[in-house]
Amino acid sequence: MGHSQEEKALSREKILVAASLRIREHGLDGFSITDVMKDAELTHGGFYKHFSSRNELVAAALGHALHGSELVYDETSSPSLNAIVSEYLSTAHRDSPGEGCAVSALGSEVARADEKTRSVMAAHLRKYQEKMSEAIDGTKESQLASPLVCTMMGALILSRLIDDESASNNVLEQAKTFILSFSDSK
Amino acid sequence: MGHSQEEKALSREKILVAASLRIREHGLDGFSITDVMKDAELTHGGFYKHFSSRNELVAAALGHALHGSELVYDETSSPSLNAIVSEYLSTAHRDSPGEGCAVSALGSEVARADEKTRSVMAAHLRKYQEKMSEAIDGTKESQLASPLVCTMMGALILSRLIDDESASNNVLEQAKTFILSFSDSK
DNA sequence: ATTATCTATAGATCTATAGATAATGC
DNA sequence: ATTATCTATAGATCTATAGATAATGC
Repeated sequence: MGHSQEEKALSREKILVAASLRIREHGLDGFSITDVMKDAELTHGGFYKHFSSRNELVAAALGHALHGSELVYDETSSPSLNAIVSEYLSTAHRDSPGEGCAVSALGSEVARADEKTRSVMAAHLRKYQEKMSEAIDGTKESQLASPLVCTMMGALILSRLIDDESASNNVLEQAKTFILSFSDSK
Repeated sequence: MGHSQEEKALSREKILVAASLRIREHGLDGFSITDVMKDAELTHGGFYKHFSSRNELVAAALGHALHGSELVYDETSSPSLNAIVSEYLSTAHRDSPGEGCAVSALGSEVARADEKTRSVMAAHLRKYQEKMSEAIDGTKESQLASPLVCTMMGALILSRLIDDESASNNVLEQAKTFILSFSDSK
């Protein structure tokens, strides 16, 4: 039952990691505080020393998830479109929503979430759109970037809704080929 | 407290209409049986004479919602791509998820729903993909249909996540222009 | 006699709080 | 003295069931 400030920070991080995985796997409503605290190897009673409400955890966990899945693209200063799209539209990403893009895992339900959670998502999308514009045609005024980001996210979401595996793979493959056809013509 | 067979069928329909609206507005977990029954002007106790469980209602309500939003395109035998896309990517559709496309309203969470609910969605997508292939280039072997459907749904989902209205409008507009550029070149 | 709907409620679950415990940190 | 975590629980909510009521339909 120890508790230095350092340990507290570590506990908070463990709670966030657990929650960011759970929201992507089971949705914003798909877990209880007890679940998350168990994952973080704590008991539920201590939760409110870290977050003032369940909703605050959800907002923070969404931020954590979005930031985490961004790192992949942050490693190189200017990642190739091919690298971004191939990983995003891979079967591995489709089959592991818990560690993947939170926009596709939670998009439709964040639209109905509380103000704080929605604004975390909105801020992320502003940054992401800029990054994609650069990757697609090197300018921030692209008319292509926005529709192609939509294609990418839409394809991942649809691929997770199709029960026939080869049909699902086709959605990913065709979207990938389609998107990359725009980088060749540059 | 009347109850002919005819009245029962009408009650069931009212429950389905209420539930199909509620799931699109508030998500698969965003309502209680009491809520839906109140909307249908009934009391919660009678629910289980119509559905054997909450999950069965969710699956049936999703089917109802998907079928309902399909009707728009079924009226003419071969609707123009322009008509489909303009309505789908309208601000009116963005702002009324309760009466709109259930795929974009519920896409990310249906992927995590139970078997029955997922299969209702999967069956719908198979039919929809064929319809869009015809609308886009008159053949069912189009390589364009699938990516463009992804663009359309992705755009609507993203437009609902962006808090700045003009930025949200831009996502819809750019996606619309983008998609329609493929029908002109036919 | 059957049954569609009603009222009432059992049982489960979940958020948030209260109070105890044991370590930190001035 | 403060506080991070623990155990215990109050209060709210929600699914599903039980039993009463009043109409249908053989």
